[in-house]
Amino acid sequence: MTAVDARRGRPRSTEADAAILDAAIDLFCELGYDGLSVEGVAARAGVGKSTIYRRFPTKLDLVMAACSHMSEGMVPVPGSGNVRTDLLAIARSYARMLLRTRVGRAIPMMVAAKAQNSELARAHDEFVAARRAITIAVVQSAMDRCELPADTDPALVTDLLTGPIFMRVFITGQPVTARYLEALVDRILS
Amino acid sequence: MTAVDARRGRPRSTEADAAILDAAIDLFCELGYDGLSVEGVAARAGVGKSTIYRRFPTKLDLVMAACSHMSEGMVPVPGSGNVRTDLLAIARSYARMLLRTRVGRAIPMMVAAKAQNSELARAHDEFVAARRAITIAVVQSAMDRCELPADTDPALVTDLLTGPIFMRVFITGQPVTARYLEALVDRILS
DNA sequence: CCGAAACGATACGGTAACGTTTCGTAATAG
DNA sequence: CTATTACGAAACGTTACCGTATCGTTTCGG
Repeated sequence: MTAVDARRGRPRSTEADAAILDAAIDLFCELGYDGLSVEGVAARAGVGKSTIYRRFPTKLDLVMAACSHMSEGMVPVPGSGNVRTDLLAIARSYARMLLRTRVGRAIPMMVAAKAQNSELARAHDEFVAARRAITIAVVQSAMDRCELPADTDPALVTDLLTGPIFMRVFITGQPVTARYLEALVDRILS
Repeated sequence: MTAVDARRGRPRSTEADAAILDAAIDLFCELGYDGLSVEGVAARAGVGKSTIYRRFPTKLDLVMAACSHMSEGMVPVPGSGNVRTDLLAIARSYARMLLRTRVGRAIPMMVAAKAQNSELARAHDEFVAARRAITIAVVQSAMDRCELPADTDPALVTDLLTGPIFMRVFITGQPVTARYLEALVDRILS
C-alpha cells in the first residue's frame, strides 16, 4: 500500500468505474441477481467485458460493489426537537426512498437474493441496521426529552413506523399518501 | 367441456400431479423463479420432463400453478368476540405463516418476481388481498361492536399489525416472540 | 519517445437450461 | 385384444451466459 503504488501505463478510467456501477445498479434493480448479466452491464455501460472483469473478478463481486455504492450517501439525521416532526420526516424519507429511488427498487431483489447468497445477505443487513439505528436513536432521544413515556420500546416504535410503509409499498401496493403518513405517525404517538 | 370428456387411453397420474406441484413449490421457495428449473422439478418429483410439459406448456405456467396451489386451504377466520384475542390470533398465525411455512419462504421470491412478471404479480396480489380482507373484517366487526372507536381506520390498523411482523421476519431478521406480538397488539389497542 | 497498462471488440470453451422430439413401456376404454 | 393415451428416459437443437484469452489501439508515466 504505502510505498510503491508505482503505476505505470495507462490508468484506470474513472468514467468506466462510474458507468459500470451505475449500469450494474440499474440492471440489478430491474432484473435481480440472476437476471443481471455481466455482458448486459458491459453493454449498458458502453464498456468492454474485460474492463469489468479487470475490476471485479466475479459477477458476485460486481453486484456487491454496486449494492455498496448504491447505499452510500444516504441517511440524513433529523433533529428538530419535536418527536412528531422527526418521525414524520423519517416516514416521508423512508417512503420516498422505497417509492422513488433505485434503492427502493433494489430491496425486493436483495431480500430474495438473501435467501441464497450469504455475502449479499450481509451487505443488506448492514444497510438495514444502519438505517434502523437512526430511527431508534430519534425515539430514544425523544424519550430522554420526556416527549415519550419512559416505558416506550424504541424498537417497537421503529417497527410500527416503517413496517406499515414497507407493507404498503411492496406487498399490498396501496398508495402511501402524505395523509397516510400523518395518520400513521399520529396513531403511533397517541 | 360438458359433453365428451371422452378420454380414451391411459389417464393422467394424480400422483404425478401432486409430486410435480409439491416439488415446484419447494424449489421455488428455495431458489426463486430464475433458480427453479423444469429439469430440477422433474428430478425432485421423480418424473419425466415430458410429464411436466404435458401439463404445463411453460415454466411460467408451472410456477403459477404451484403458487396457486400453495395458497389454497389457508385463512381460518377468527371470531372470539374480543378484539385483542382476535388480533393476537391473527398476529400469531401471520408470524407462524411467515416463519414456518413454505408460503412464508415463497413470499420474498414472489415479491422479487412481481417486478418482472405481471402474471405472477396478479397471483400474488390476489393472495395478499384475500388475507388482508380478513384482518380488515375483524377490525370492522370490532368497531361495529363498539370495541374500537368509530373513527378507527381498519386499513391502518391492519398495516400496523402485519407491517411490523413482516418487517422483522424479512428485513431486520429480528426474533418475533410471543411477547413481541402481545406488546404489538397492546400498543395498537392502547 | 518508449514501455506498460487499460481499453473495446471479439472469439472461445464450458455449462446450464428451455422446450421439442423420440422411444419403448404401461395403463385404460371399448 | 386393440387403439389410444400417459409414462420415464434420453437425446436434441437452441440460446444464454460465465469467465478467459487474444488482438490491435489508446493513454499514460518516465
